[in-house]
Amino acid sequence: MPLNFDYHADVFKALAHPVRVRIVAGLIIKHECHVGKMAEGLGLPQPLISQHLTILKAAGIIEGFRNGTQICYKVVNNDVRKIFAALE
Amino acid sequence: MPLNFDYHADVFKALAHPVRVRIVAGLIIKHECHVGKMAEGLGLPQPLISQHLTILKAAGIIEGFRNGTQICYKVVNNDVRKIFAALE
DNA sequence: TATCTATATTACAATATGCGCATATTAGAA
DNA sequence: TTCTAATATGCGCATATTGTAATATAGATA
Repeated sequence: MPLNFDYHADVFKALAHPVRVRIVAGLIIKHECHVGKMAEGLGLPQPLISQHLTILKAAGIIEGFRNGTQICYKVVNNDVRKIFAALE
Repeated sequence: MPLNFDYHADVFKALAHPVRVRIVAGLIIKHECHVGKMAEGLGLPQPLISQHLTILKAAGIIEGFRNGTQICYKVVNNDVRKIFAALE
């Protein structure tokens, strides 16, 4: 998996915010989580979480799956998994 | 080395640009490089390289050492080394 | 259908970023 | 000391990012 400068810069950019780092780290640990729980857990307003999730989703880092009334997000990007694994 | 959200977000932010990814990747491969050579190698104006180097230096990712008339930069951050190692 | 409930979207102001260009700084050479 | 090569800094402008508040949507449930 060679380094693709534009792609990896985009991945880094998507991770370049403390809230998004927290979201991704949480999703990796808990495997999945829905929006309301994240907003509650991080003590941040739901629309703000939704905006950060949109950024992560656009970068191909997470995906959301409806689960009844709520939407569950998971990390679907192996580069990001490797990055976080390398940092712990 | 536990995850520090603010610190790691700052590291990601410093890497969140294709030119900076190229600079860091190049420094890791070649161990060190001076500004003019980077500017030439990347085909970009020297002041622009300097600005990106300033950002990487401020994030604690690289350090510069004077070598006669030129300044040699090296990667001095192990987290960043781990990240790039994980991606290759 | 009507109505919740969870999530997404939009608009806006404030702040930050990126780049080109001109100029400043610095260390070494002459 | 003066000149020069290498690197750094400052400014202007366009664009991007962030958070808040208000609003919209989509699917579940009665």
